[in-house]
Amino acid sequence: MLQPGPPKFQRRKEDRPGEIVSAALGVFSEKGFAAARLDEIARRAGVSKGALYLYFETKEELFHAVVKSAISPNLAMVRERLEAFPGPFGGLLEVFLPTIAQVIATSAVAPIGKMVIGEGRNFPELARYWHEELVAPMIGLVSGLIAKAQARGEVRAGDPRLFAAQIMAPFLMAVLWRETFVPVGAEPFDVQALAAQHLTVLKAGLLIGEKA
Amino acid sequence: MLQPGPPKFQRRKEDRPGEIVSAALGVFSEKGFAAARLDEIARRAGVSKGALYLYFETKEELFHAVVKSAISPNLAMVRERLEAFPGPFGGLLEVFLPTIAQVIATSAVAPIGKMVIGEGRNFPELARYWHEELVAPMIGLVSGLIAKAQARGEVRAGDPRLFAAQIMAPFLMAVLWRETFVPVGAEPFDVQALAAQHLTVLKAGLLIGEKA
Amino acid sequence: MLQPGPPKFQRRKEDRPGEIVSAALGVFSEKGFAAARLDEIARRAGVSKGALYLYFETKEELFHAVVKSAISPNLAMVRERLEAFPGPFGGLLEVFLPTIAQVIATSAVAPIGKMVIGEGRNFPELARYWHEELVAPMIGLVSGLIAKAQARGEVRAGDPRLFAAQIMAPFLMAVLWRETFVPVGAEPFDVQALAAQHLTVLKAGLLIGEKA
Amino acid sequence: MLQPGPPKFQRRKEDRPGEIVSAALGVFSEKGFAAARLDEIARRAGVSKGALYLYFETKEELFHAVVKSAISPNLAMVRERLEAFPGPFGGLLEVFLPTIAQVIATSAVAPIGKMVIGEGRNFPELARYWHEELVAPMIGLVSGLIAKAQARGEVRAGDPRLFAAQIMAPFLMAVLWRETFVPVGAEPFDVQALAAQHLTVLKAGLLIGEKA
DNA sequence: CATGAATGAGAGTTCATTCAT
DNA sequence: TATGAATGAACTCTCATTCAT
Repeated sequence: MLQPGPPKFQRRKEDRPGEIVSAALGVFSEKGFAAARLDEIARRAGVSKGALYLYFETKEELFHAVVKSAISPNLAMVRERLEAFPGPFGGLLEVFLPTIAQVIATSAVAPIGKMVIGEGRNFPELARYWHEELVAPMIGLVSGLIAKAQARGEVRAGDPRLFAAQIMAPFLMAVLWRETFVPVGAEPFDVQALAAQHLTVLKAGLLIGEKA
Repeated sequence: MLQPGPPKFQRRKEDRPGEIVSAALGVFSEKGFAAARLDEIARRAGVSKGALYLYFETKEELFHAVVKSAISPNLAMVRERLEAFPGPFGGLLEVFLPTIAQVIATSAVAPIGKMVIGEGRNFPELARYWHEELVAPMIGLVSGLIAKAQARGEVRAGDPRLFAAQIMAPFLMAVLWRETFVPVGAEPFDVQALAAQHLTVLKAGLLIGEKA
Repeated sequence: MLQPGPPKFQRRKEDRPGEIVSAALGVFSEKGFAAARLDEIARRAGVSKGALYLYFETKEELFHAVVKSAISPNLAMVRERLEAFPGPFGGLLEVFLPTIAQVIATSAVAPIGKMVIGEGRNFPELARYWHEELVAPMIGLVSGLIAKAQARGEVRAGDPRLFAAQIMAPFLMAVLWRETFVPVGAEPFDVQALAAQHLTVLKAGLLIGEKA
Repeated sequence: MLQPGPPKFQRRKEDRPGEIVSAALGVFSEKGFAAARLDEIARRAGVSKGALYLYFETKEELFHAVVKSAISPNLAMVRERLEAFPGPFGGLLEVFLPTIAQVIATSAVAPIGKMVIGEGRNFPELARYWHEELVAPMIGLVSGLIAKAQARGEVRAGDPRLFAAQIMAPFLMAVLWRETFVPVGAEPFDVQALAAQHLTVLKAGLLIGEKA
C-alpha cells in the first residue's frame, strides 16, 4: 500500500480527557456513581473501555474529575462582577436574579450538584471540595455584599448568611425539582418568573425604604 | 460455658419488618441504593441476610418500603391543621414556620428526601410516588391557602405556586446542607433562627399592609 | 372451653411418611432432585417443612425413600408368576406383553425410572440399588426363561440377555417417550397396540417353528 | 522464577465457545443442569468464571447451546443416505443396524439424550427442540421407509411407527444402560452383538418371505 | 496509544437445615 | 409431635480492572 488512502478522520487526541469527562458527566448524573457503568461511559465517549485507564486511574478518579469540572471557570468571574457592581443592593438583585435563572437553566452545574447531594456521604472529599471551592465562597460572597448593604442602611437587620440562603434557596429548589420530579410528570417551575417574583418579595421584605 | 449466650434464633415476626426498614433507612441514606450492602442492613437489623428475604422479595422492594415509610402518617394531619387554621395568613406563617423547622430537625423525612433526589433517575416510580403523595399535595395545599389569602386581600398578587416554593425552599436548603455539607465541616444553619428571619422577610415581602 | 368442639379431622398419623414420600415422588419426578424444593413437597404433603425432618434426615434420604418405594412389592410377585407359568414361551409372551403394557400405563415405576436415569450419576448408590434390586433381577429372570425355552427348542439360538433386552426395550422407549416428549406435543405411543405388534414380531422372529 | 509460566491471559476468541460448550457438556451430563457448577465448567474449559458470560448470557443459555450442539450436522446426512439406499429393506437393515451401533458407541448424542430425558420437564423448549429437530424426523424417516417396503411387499402389515420404535428401542436401551448402570457395576451390552442379533430377529419377524 | 477479551472479587439471592415456640 | 421463622453456606451473575495484542 504505497498509495496512502484518504486520511482517516483522526479526532484530535488532545481532547480525549475532555470528551471522556463529558460522557462521564452524562452517565454519572443519570445513574449515580455506583450504577454508572464504565462500559457505557466509554461507549458514549467513543473510546474503548481500556482507554479510560490511560487517562484516569480508577472510576473514582474519573468521578472526581467530573465533579471538579463544574467549578473552575465560573466562580472568579462571578465574584468579580458582583463585587464590582456599582449601584445599590436592590439594583444588584434586579440584575443578578435573572442571571442566576439563566445560569440554572443552561449550565451543567445542576446535575453535578445533584450528584454531590446524592453521593456526598460516599465521597466526603468531593462534598468538602464543592463546599470549599464553590458553595461556601458563594454564600460568603453574597453574605458579604449583604453585610455591606446593611452597613449602608439598605438591608434590614439580620444574619447575612441566613439572608443569603433565603435569596438562593428557591433557585436550588427549582433545579432539584427539574432534575427529580419533572421527569416523572411534575409541572416545571418557570425560573424566569420565579426570579421576577422572588425579586419583588425580596425588595419588599429585605430592603429598607422600598415600596412594595 | 455454663452461662448460655443469647439464643441464636429469635422469633419476632411482628417486629422484624419495622426493624429491617429502619436499619435499611440508615444504610441506604448513607450509601445510596447501589452502594448499600444487604449484609450491612442485616447486621444493623440484627438478623441474617436470608431473613431479609422473608419480608422483602428484593433489595429494590426493601428500598421502596423505606422510601414509602416516610410518607404515610404526616400529610393528612398537616393538611387538617393548616386548613382549619382560624386566623389570617400572617398568623398562620407565625405558627407554622417554626413547626416546619421543628419537623425538619427531627423527622426521618430529610434523609429519605435526599435519597429520592439522588436515586430519582434510577427509580422513577419512587420519584413519582413522592411527588404525587407528598410533595405535590404539600405544594398544592400551601398554594391554595395563599390563593385564599390573596382573595381576602392579605397577600400580594403573584403566582401562588411560586410563592409556595419561596416559602418552603429555605427549609429544603437547610436540610440538604445538613445532610451534605455539615458532615464535611460546613457550619450548620440554625433552622429556628432561619424560620424566624424567614418569617420577618415574608411578612414584609408577601403580606399586604404589614409593617416591616 | 369445657365443651369439646366438633372433633377436628386429625389425619391418621401412621401414614405421614407415606404421604410425604408420595408428595415427594411427584415433585422429584417433575423437577429432578436438585430443582425439587422441600417447600413444595411439604406443601403437597400438607405438612410443614420442619415436619419432613421428623421422618427423613435429609433431602437425599427422602429421595432414596422415594426411589426405593417403587421396588419393594412388585418384583417377587412377578417372578413367581413368570416362573410358574405353565405353557410354552410363546404363550408366556402372549400373556405378559399386554401385562407389561398395563403396568407401564399405570404404575409409578415410570417416573421413578426416569429419575434414576437422570440422577444416576449424582446418586450412584441409587443406580446400583435399582440395578441390583430391580433391573438386573428382571433381566436375569427373563434371560433364564429364554435359556430354558432355548433348551426346550422353542427359541432360536442367541444370547438370552440380548433377547431379553430386545423384548423389553420397546416398553422402556414408550415410557420415556411419554414422560419426555408427549408433554411437548409428541404423539404418544399406544402401548397396547405396541404390545400386540411386538408380540407378532417376536413370535415370528424369536420362536422356532411358528408361523408368522 | 526466571522461567515465565503460561501467560495469565489468553485471547482466543475463535475457539472459546466450542471449548466452553464441550466442557459444559461434560459437567451437565455428569451432574444434570441444576447440580452443574459454572465454576467447574469454567475450570474444565480453562477459563475464568466471568469469561463464560462473554459468550453465553446465562447458565440456561449455555445449556441450550450444549443440547443443540448435538443435533445440527447429523440428521440431513443420515436421511440422504437412508433414502438413497438402493436395495431391499432387509439389506438396508443389514447395513444400518451396525452403523447405529457404531454411532452410539462413539457420539456425544448419548449423554445429551440422557440430559434431555432427565431435564425435559424443566426445559420443555429443549425437549420440544429435540423432538422436532431430531427424534420425530428420525422416526418419521424410518416409518416412511417401512411404509414403502410394505407397499413393495417386503415388510409385514402393521403400524410403521410402531415398527420403527421396535427397531430403534434396543439401541436406546443400550445407551441408557451404559450411561446409568454400567458406572455402578452392571455388565455392559455389546452393541455390535446386539445389532447382529437384533438384525436376525427383525429379518425373521419383520420381513416377509425371509428364511430365519 | 488503543483495544477488548479475560479476570476474579464481591454482590444479591436461594434454600436445605435448624430450633425456639 | 409439629410449626415456620431464622440461619448461613453456596450459588449465579456483574463489572472495575488488567494485559496480550
